[in-house]
Parts: sequence; C-alpha cells; structure tokens
Amino acid sequence: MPAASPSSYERFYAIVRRIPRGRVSTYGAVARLAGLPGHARQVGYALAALRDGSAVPWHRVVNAKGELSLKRAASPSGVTQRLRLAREGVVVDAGARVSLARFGWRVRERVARSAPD
DNA sequence: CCACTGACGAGTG
DNA sequence: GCACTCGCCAGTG
Repeated sequence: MPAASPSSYERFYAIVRRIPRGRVSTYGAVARLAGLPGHARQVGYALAALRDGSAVPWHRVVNAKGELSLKRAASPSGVTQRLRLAREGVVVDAGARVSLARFGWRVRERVARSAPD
C-alpha cells in the first residue's frame, strides 16, 4: 500500500468530508483547516485526483471568489458539480458563482455563548 | 535541471 | 472590478 507516506491529499479529503450539505467551502479554507495554509493549489490538485464514487463531496469546494472552478470546462465534472449543488439547495448564478455570504461554510471556532454579556 | 501548466490565493495599484 | 506579481506544489516534456 502506498499509504506509507502521509499523503497531504488525505488531509484535504478529511476536511472536505466535514463540509455540511447545502454549504460550500473554498480551496484556501480547506488547506488552512488541514493545517497547510497557502496550499490551496494542492487542494485543487488533490480533488482533481479523486475518482468517481469517492465519498468526498468535492462539489462543495469553490474558489475564493465563490466561483466554480470547473466552469471553464464543459466536462462531466462541471455539470455534476452544478447538479449536486442545486440538489442541495445551493444557488449558482449565471456567472457560475455562489454567494459565500449565504452558503459559505463557517467553521465554529468558538462555542456559542448560552448567556450574552 | 529548466520551463510551463493547473479544480488557487493574497496583495497592490 | 480588472491587470499584474509572487508564492505554493505536482506532473509533464
């Protein structure tokens, strides 16, 4: 098994798997959460290496502008991403963009206070 | 080894 | 919002 080396890909996949349904995250955020800030490009590379049937919800990952990075290609992957997002209620506009303000996944870094100040 | 490319991002003007 | 630069790492010729 080639699992001898601590593939950073697996680290990225682990984060992507945590993105809740109906939400999206960004390449940069995934890299950051994986403990590898600045490796956004490698996240894209890792997702591109995924095979059909993987349990990784790669379609929930968009770039920092909220755009689907596969819009450039009419590849089946691009279509699949739009289809899956639509099925989860995520709105993608004509410019292949998603409102990060509305659908961006917010990682809770602090616990909600049960009692306000 | 070098140049170039790619599902990226942040900074500057 | 647009154009440009630099940083990041893997794969290819």
